[in-house]
This record gives sequence, structure tokens and C-alpha cells, in this order.
Amino acid sequence: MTITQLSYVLAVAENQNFTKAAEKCFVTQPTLSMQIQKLEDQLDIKIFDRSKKPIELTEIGSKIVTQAKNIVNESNRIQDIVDQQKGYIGGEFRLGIIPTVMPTLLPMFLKNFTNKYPKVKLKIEELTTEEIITRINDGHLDAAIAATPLENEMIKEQVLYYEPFVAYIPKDHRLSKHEKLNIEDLDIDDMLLLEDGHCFRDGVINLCKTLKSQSDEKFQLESGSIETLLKLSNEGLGMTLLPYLHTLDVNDNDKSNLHQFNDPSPAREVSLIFHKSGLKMQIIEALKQTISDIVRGSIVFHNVEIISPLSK
Amino acid sequence: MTITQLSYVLAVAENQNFTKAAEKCFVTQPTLSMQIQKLEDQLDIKIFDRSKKPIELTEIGSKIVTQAKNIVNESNRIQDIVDQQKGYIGGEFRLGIIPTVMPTLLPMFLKNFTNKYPKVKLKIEELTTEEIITRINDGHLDAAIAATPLENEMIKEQVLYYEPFVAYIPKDHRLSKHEKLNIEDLDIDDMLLLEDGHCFRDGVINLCKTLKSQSDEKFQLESGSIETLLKLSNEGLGMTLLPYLHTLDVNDNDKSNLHQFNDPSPAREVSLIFHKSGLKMQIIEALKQTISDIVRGSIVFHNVEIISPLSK
DNA sequence: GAAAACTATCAATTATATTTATTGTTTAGT
DNA sequence: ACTAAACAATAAATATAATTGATAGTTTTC
Repeated sequence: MTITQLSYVLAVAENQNFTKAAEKCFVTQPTLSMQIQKLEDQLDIKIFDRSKKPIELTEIGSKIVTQAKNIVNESNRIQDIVDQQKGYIGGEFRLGIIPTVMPTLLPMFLKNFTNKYPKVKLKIEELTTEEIITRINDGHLDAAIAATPLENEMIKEQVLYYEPFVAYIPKDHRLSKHEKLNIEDLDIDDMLLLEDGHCFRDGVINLCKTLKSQSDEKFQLESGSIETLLKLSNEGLGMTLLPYLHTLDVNDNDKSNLHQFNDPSPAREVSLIFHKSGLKMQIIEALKQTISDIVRGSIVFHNVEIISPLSK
Repeated sequence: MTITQLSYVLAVAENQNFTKAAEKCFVTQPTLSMQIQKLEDQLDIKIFDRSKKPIELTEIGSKIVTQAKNIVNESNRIQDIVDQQKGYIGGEFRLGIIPTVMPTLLPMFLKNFTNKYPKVKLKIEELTTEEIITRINDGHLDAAIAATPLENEMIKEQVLYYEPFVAYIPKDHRLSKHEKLNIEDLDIDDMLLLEDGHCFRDGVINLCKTLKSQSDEKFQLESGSIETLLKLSNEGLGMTLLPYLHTLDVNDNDKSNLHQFNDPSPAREVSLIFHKSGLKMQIIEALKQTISDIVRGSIVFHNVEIISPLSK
């Protein structure tokens, strides 16, 4: 049994197709067929059920895949350990970002970062918080940017910044005459809300997605659809809350509809999160520095009331 | 990087010697030298400091060894997973046993077990509870027999039997005229105690090794030295407590010094323990059955008061 | 029912691991 | 200080194993 064989198995399991898997592994298809057969012979079991189309894992096969993921991930970490020791900042780095952070933060730091650390090959994916947690734990992501705290004991958090929420209130709304708002002014029933489950803490007001669906909302918003959110709001479907950085992109006509909160303003905590095993810390540290430096110039520091993304 | 290379590294790290390590791996010494060099070249670091005699790990080397142990252990588990799926009962099985259980329990079940499951290669080691916990967690042991509960969340316990303690009281002792004892009769200061930290639960009386050393005892007993314990007791150094199975080996002269406890008798819980990951469960189950069957005939069931090995 | 999509198989090739023999060091003993 | 022993590195030869290109044999799709 070799690590190579195991990674071939993983590739086939992921792609459900020997030919595609072979491409991903940069070898020919017979290589995969033969190596996987060899492994199956040695273990005297079938990992894949080739009678099904597309190919499926057998019962024992899926157990082996789980274990193989472990092994392959742990092997990859050896290079990380070496890099860390050397203080080398480079290699592939997979970063997840939640949709409501992606469009505002990414353009701000990406160029800066890639210039400063040209050897790091950043692979950025837009993912929901839930997906991010899964993928950090299974090793598919090296780190992510998400709203915190998550209270997940496998994951460490380093706060990047606190981002106040700003209310967007169309002209005909009952609150449109208030210059500044208080949290108490909000009414869950006339508000359009973001995906990604940002919940007010302490149960004062609960803005969770889950609670939304309970109180029969008529629609849900897809990822990165803050623009849509604004349009719907303008259509009279209610007010909404925008993370501060998004307000910078609001067009001039609508800017007058923005209403800040009186201190303490509700805010979300945005953090760089990563697995507690602490690998690739040099890159994580570099990212944190770069982002902190950039954001420091953009976010006006308010007296904020932090909002947790937790559902409970 | 291959699993083979990693296991070569582990062998050299353990033996601090290429030649011996090569023997353990069933290859020649140049094979190790070359494969390890190759790995070092690929990672562009030195794992071993060959200037030191015997050979030492470098700083980065020991990090790599830690990770390599992970990987090699996890790889070995693939065969275990397959065996489990097949219901195959065989292969190497490393069982740890604490000293005070070893001499009484092992002869009772060993022949029986090896007859019933000839394909299992049992490797039995006498170890302290502490060593057992370490080695179950790092994968050096597949299971162990120890006094429980351990309250270690990584380790599962399956109770094998409850073994009452029997007091051994030499003729000149203040308690020697009592036919049967109560726990309250015991006085920590005139008692000789076992290693392995068997503590009375609930803090009624605490017989822990740790507390012993605090209350300036004059000596400590080594593993498996129940015979010595008896001799010391006969020398007038105090009474002692024997696990029930040990009383079967007390010679006829001394048998009259044995005093049982009134119900509920203090007792220890002896369990088969293993890592929560639940590998080699077929063998563990087979062991449990065999031992339970044997012990059922030997231990008279009392109304017992369980004594925990925990220090707190 | 023909084409397309896939996997298995074969023989040839390439790459890799391992071995035997040997050299070069260092250590231990006298 | 010298010799023998212990040990790791190296070199060249051999054995083993992985990979490939070509192709055959399936099954699926339209």
C-alpha cells in the first residue's frame, strides 16, 4: 500500500470516473486501473463497484476512503511542517470566504498579498460558513474568512475586524425619518435579511436564517446578492441591514437611505479561522497582517455591539 | 514520500542505529540509508543528526517523526478496517495488562484464547495504567486490561469483572481477631498498598499512590510484587489488601490471615479498554467473551463497593 | 444500431527500491 | 597510539514496481 495508491483511490471516489481521476492525478488511466486493482488485490476486497454507472464505492470502499483521506492529508502535512520550520512562505493555500465578505474584502487585499508573497498560490473559494467548517476540518481548506465566533472547538479564530451594520431604509419606510437608529427600532417582520445566518447575540433580536424560515418568510437570498437585497428593498419589501464595507458600493442615489446606528452599533466580527492543528501558520499570519493593515484604513472604528453568527 | 520511507525513519528514530533499524524492517542497511537520504533530499532538510553518536533526531526531524507515526499508524489501520469488515479474527494484537492482573488472569484465559483463535498473534505486555493509556492513544496497543473507570474520553471500557478486595491481616495485627471487616475499620497508616493507584471512590478512604507518597511512606512496591507484599505484611509491617484472585495463590499457612469484608465489599472494576476509534473490535469482542466465560467460574459474586483507580 | 464513453488488459518502457560489495569514519579496547 | 570493531555512506548491479501507449471489451447514449 502506498500513499500514491490511496490518492488514486480518493481521486476516483471523488470523480466517480477513472479517466477524469487520472487526469487530475496527471497520470494515464491504465495507471489508476492497475494501481487500484493492485491495492484491491492486496487487501482482497473491492473498493469500487464497477457494475454501477457511474462507479460507486462499496461498503468497505467508503470506509477505506475515509481512512485514506486521513492518511493523504496527514502526509501532505509533512511538507507543511517543513515549510513552517524553514519559515518558508509559499505553496498552495486554500482560503474560503463567506459570500458577504468576498466582494468587499477580496479586492482590497488580494493584489497587495500576492505582490508581497508571490510564492503563495492562493486558491480562493466562496463558501457558506457551514461548508467552510466542514472543509477546514477535513483539510480541504487551509483557512477561511467568516463571521465569528463559531464556538467550534476544532477551529481557531483570529479576529480581523469588527464591521458595523448600517441600515438601508427606503423612503416610504416607517423608520425613514430617523437620522440614526437604535437596535430596539428594528422589527423582524419588515426586514430583508442576509443569508449566512447572522444572528443577534443574547437573544435580544434574533435574525437567524433558521428563525426566518420559521416565521414564514416569502423568499431567501442567494450568496453575494447584496445588490439584489437593495433592489428588493427599493421595491418596498422592507428595510435591510448592510455590513459597513458594502455601503461603500451603494450608488449615490441610494446613499441617502443609509442610516447608521447609535452607539453601540450592531456589528459582526469577521475573523480568519483555521484548524487548531496550526499548520501553515506562516501564511495565515501573513494573511492576517495584510488584511489588518488594509482594513485599518477603511473601517471607521465605532463603539460596536457584536453580533454572533450562531443560531443558538 | 512513501509510507515505507516513513516507517524506515521511525525505525531509525527508535533504534538510533541504521543497522539495527534495517534488521527490524527486514531490509539491508544501505536500503535505509538511501531511502532516508532520498526523503531528506526531497524535503530539503536533515531528519537525523549523524554527527552525534548514537544518532539523534534534528529539531525538524522529531516533528517529522511525530507526524510519521500518525501516518504509519493510520495506514496500518486500513488492514484492520478490512479485517473488521470481513469478520476475520486474526493478525497481530497487542494487549497491555496491569501488573496486579497479569499473574492471575493471564494463565486463566491465554491457552483457551489461543486455541480458539489460532490466527491471532497475541503480544502481551505488562504495563502500568499510565503507560497503557499512552500506548492505546498512540496506537502501540490495540487494547489492555486495567482497573477502571479511567474517565479518559479517548478510551472505551468494557467491564470484565468486579474483583473484591480481601484483607490480609497478620496474626499480631489489631484487626486480626475480626472475622469479617468493614471499610471503616481500615486505617491508612498501618496498611501496605499496591502500586497502580487503586483509590477508594467517593473519598471515603483514599488509598491512592499519590496520597501515599504525601503521607511519607517508607517504601513503594514494584510491579507484580504481591508476593513481596505478603512477606512484608508477615514481617509485621502492616495489613494489606489483595484482589480476590490473588488470594487463590496464598499458601495454606497464610490463608487463615485472609479476612473478607462485610457486604458491600470494596472491589475493583477490571475492564478491557481500547481506543474509541473501535478498531479490531472482532478480536476485542473475542477476548471479552473468552475472559468473561473463564472468570464467571472463578469469581464468587459479592455485593461489592467499587473502587476507582482515579486519583481524584 | 452506431457512436461515444469508459474501464481492463497487454507488452514495453521507465523509474524506483533493494542488494552485494566496498569504502570511509568513528568508537572502544588494549 | 594503535587495532579491531561498529557503523553509515557510496557505487554498481539487480530486482521490483510504476507508468505508458495501444488496444480490446464493456456499457451507455442518442
